[in-house]
Amino acid sequence: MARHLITSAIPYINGIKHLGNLVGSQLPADLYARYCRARGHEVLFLCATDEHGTPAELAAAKAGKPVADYCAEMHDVQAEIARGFRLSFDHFGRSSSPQNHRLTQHFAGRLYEAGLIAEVTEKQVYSHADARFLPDRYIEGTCPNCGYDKARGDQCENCTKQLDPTDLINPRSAISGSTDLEVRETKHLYLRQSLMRDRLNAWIDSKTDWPILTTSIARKWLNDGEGLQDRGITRDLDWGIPVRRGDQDWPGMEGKVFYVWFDAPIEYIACAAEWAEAKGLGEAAWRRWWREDEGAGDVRYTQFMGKDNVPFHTLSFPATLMGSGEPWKLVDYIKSFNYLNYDGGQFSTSQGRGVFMDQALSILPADYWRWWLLSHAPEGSDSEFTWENFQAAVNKDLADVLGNFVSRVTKFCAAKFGADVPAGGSPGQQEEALIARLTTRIREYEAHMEAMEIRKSAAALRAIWVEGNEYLQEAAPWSTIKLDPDRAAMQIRLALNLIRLYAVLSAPFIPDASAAMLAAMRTDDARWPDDLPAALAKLGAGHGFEVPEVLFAKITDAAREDWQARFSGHRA
RNA sequence: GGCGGAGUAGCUCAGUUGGUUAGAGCAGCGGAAUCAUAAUCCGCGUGUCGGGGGUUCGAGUCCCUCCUCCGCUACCA
Repeated sequence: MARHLITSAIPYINGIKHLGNLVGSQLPADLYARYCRARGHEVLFLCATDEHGTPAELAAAKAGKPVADYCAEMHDVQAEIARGFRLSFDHFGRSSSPQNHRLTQHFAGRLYEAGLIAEVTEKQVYSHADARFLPDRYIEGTCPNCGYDKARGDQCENCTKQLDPTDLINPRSAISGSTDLEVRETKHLYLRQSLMRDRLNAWIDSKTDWPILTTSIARKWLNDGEGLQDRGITRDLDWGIPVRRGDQDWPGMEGKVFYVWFDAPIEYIACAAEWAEAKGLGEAAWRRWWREDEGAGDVRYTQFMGKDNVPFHTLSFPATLMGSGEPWKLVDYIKSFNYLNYDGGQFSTSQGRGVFMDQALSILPADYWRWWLLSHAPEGSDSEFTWENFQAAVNKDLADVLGNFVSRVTKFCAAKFGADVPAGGSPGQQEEALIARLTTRIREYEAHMEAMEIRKSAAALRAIWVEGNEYLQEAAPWSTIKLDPDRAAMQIRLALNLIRLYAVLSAPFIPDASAAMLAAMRTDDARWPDDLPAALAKLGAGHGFEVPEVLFAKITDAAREDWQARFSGHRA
């Protein structure tokens, strides 16, 4: 038994996430966490909402609510949707938690003592009308290069030229439209990542088993141009973690907060502390997951995220942990994902394009989405969601191959042998051959799951389902029963046991259907089939079972066309 | 512009360090079966592996070049 610390990139508080966000971190992380638990490992699976920053403040203002209230409400909304998708977080925390306040301030203090914090006075644009400093992106104006009148302060969307806010002609606030702007001096803290470049480089070099997608992005930042740049870790905002050095004030930094990308990854740690508190456990309970000197030496830490998150997880956050001079647990493996596209374009939160998590659950149960998204996870490259593909894959895999298997076995048995597992007969060559094939396939499935090869895992699982139908086809109990009822009883007894086996193996992908299958077999024995022959003998003669409701109703053409039309435009 | 990723059967995608007739699922065609959600099982694949050039006994796989799509580019988070 091993100990697995698993974190999913934490979704931003602002709004409900779409399916692309889901498949890029939370869902695969959940699959892996469920699998690790099923194999008997000790797992701590954490996720949280990332709550600070300008967008949260603006969204709260738009909703006419105090930002703390807005975040609390949105956190509850996201938590409810996560439950809907059966994301099995041990704790779903908040980056605004007291624990994260303390830890973020703690790390800042340690980094300061280690000489890794620089105080930099810089010029930033202040908007009188908005009463706030404006991030570059929130300043609009005319591009000096191409004349586009909605260029942003960081880049012109029209000609893609990199800009500085002061380059813009007739700059205005993107929030209020006000032109009453002023360049002010303000002091900020910078994390001196450049001093840690060699250490980070060596660390990345040691990660020879990481995907190229992950290491190439890290190396780009480490070595591009003048190498890794120092990074601002504070902002002039109200909503956030006040800048302090541990429990001391930070002279000159009054009224400022840490930048979200400094405090957000620290929430991975704080979330463990929140978990311990919620469970009524002490400090040691979470520190044994995070401190090498307090029991985390045998922890394997895996992070899941979209590719856009990689720089922060390979560089900034490790720099924070290493720079503290304390033995915090560093990530062992980063599983990163490309993007899922929607019907020929991108999913877009800002444009409301695609299917959002709440909408998805309103039209179909979680298992449908889980199965399709995981079996098409954008691992090697960006992948494509189309309604036709979704309908075809879900109908075929879930309804026809798996669901129908459960129906044909339970209905046949109920009709011919009654409501109990039938007695009689003993396994022969066909059954031995089936067990041999299944053993091979289950070992393949395990290997793919352990390697976090998600699509391959799904394909392997599907092949295991198909074995059941193949066996029934050749065993043909509907024919056997006429000549040799004992043999037919043995065949159908084995098939009923296959249903239980499938419930166990499939649980990480489709937990609800798995539970329904176990319930129909009237068992709660979900132990992993390390010994397959024994696992296929769990339900003995006389054990009661039920014919379950149809596990997966098929998606009709009419329904698909309706959804296709409904989600083709922009979300209101 | 720079960096990175991708371009393989109608569709969604696999193809480890270059090695025999390029694979899987779906769709399609043919057959078997009739227990089951008209659900299953078996058989059937010549596709310019984006274009062109090169290295090699041999390239989807390496090199060069061109085309197309996408992402990132450090103050969105």
